[in-house]
Amino acid sequence: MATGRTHRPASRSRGIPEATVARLPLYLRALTALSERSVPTVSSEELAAAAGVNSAKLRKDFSYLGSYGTRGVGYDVEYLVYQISRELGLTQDWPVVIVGIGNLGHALANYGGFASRGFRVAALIDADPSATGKITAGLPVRHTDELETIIRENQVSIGVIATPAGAAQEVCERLVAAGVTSILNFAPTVLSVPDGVDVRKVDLSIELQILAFHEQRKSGEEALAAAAEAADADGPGTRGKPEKSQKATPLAAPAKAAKAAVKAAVARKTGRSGPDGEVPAVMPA
Amino acid sequence: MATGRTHRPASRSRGIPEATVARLPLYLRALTALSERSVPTVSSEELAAAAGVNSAKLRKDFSYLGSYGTRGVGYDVEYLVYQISRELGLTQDWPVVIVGIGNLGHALANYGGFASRGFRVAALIDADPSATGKITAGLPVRHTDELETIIRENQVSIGVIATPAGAAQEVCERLVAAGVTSILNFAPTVLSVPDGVDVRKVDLSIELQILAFHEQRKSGEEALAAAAEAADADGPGTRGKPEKSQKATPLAAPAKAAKAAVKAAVARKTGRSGPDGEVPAVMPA
DNA sequence: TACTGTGAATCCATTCACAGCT
DNA sequence: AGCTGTGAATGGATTCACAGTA
Repeated sequence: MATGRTHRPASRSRGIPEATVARLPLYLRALTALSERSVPTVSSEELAAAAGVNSAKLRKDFSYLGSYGTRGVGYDVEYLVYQISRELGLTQDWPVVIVGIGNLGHALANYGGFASRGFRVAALIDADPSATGKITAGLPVRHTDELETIIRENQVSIGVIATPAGAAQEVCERLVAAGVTSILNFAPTVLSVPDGVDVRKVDLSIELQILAFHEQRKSGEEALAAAAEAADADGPGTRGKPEKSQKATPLAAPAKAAKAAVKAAVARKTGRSGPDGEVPAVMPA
Repeated sequence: MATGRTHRPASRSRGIPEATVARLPLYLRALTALSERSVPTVSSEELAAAAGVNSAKLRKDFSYLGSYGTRGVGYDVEYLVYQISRELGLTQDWPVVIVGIGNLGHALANYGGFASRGFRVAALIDADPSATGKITAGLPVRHTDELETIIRENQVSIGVIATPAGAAQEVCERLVAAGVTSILNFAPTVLSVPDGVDVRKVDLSIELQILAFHEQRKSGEEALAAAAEAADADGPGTRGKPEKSQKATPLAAPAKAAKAAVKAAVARKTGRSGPDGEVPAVMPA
């Protein structure tokens, strides 16, 4: 029972580095666009620009797949599309199930980008009996009771979890028990899976938080910089509600006291600390 | 005009590595859960398990933030929640706009995980006049014409793009021109933004493709291994439609010929190559 | 001439292992 | 005794820069 890894540890499958694998879909997308415009060949420079990477990286990536280019010319678009598709396993069809047909599951069911890349939505599954039977994206929503049957009858090996966090682990276990070995998890939870099962996660709010981090220090150079620096090892008192404003003191007091002070301030406000709305959060001293 | 970077190059903002920043939201989520259960302290081991990472990594990550733990004891949960929130900039409110209220935009608008972490959806924007005015997630959908006004009036610095791929770049430019400096992009396109603007992307189908890659070589050991190996530098003829089946020949022919052969085969079938359904894809020889 | 393919150099991230503190 | 914090070691990923080739 490994605890929620994102993908297999580090074991570059058949010698292709994970970082490279993660970029192949990007190249594929750019190449498909070129293919539609009937562009016969591209240079590493052009393709890299279209995919949003630099050309050295792209060439190194491709070198792991083989020598698919022509020196002095570039890469044959159709040929590369085929090679990358094959490498990614997209020349075969992958039946997937989507579990949890709420807002997000609904959006996923209707997302065109799956079908066009070899992923076939075999079934939509939801636990709410009142939702079952409804036709969504051309498919009837089926009840969780049928999960195992559906997986087995359709030979599904990839499952998408779009349930609330609380249901995710159980759904995950049932999927795995029924034969699923790859899971795409949209629920904000860490999933535990046995070895041999791959989990990838997409957390919408995490991406925003990372942006907020960077955003903070763009506008932050103004009022925050001094405080942030002075606070280095303890924390800037209370920001946004500048109570004591002892920030100018260039860290002479022992960290211990500062830490305790901040802790107290935190305990006092305990503003937003709940993950999904209102929260008690009574801390025992 | 830098071409679509995912985040700022490598310039670890204020010394915190990007990889660490990307994990802070994970820790925060785990800590918030503990906080709700009124757990006062955690060890690095416990917290790491809850966040799905290993404890050495977690300790190293926290060491970039400062010395927030107590040796022999662990970390104070509330205190850490506060410190990480502050580091991520979540102690302030971030107004965001969502552009493109299709299936996905709708799901994003209703997603509870934003509001609970300091992100306030300031407005929903769509280009379709027939959609405007509709109340979605408690907000009226507004027309793209109002984009600039909305951004400025609400001091929005973070924008979420959930439009079709074709509209994304234009929307992006308008957002940036109006003052947005961080963009979360769900459209399957590379966005070009000026320096100083951060873009993060979420591509639902890319994650599935990465899973497919790994999935392929789980079941792949049976029929595919031989072909894949023999084909090493050229490609395995045509898989799934085994026309010539010359795979057993242990690569004696020059790669040139093999490459041409595969190219021809590809040209012949040109099965699925379109990105979003049907595709002409007429390739000039 | 114009490009790919790739060793070598560099940079970043992870892991190890233990000193240091409570 | 039990845990954090962190230098040092390792391993991956990116970039450089150029030899090789159509």
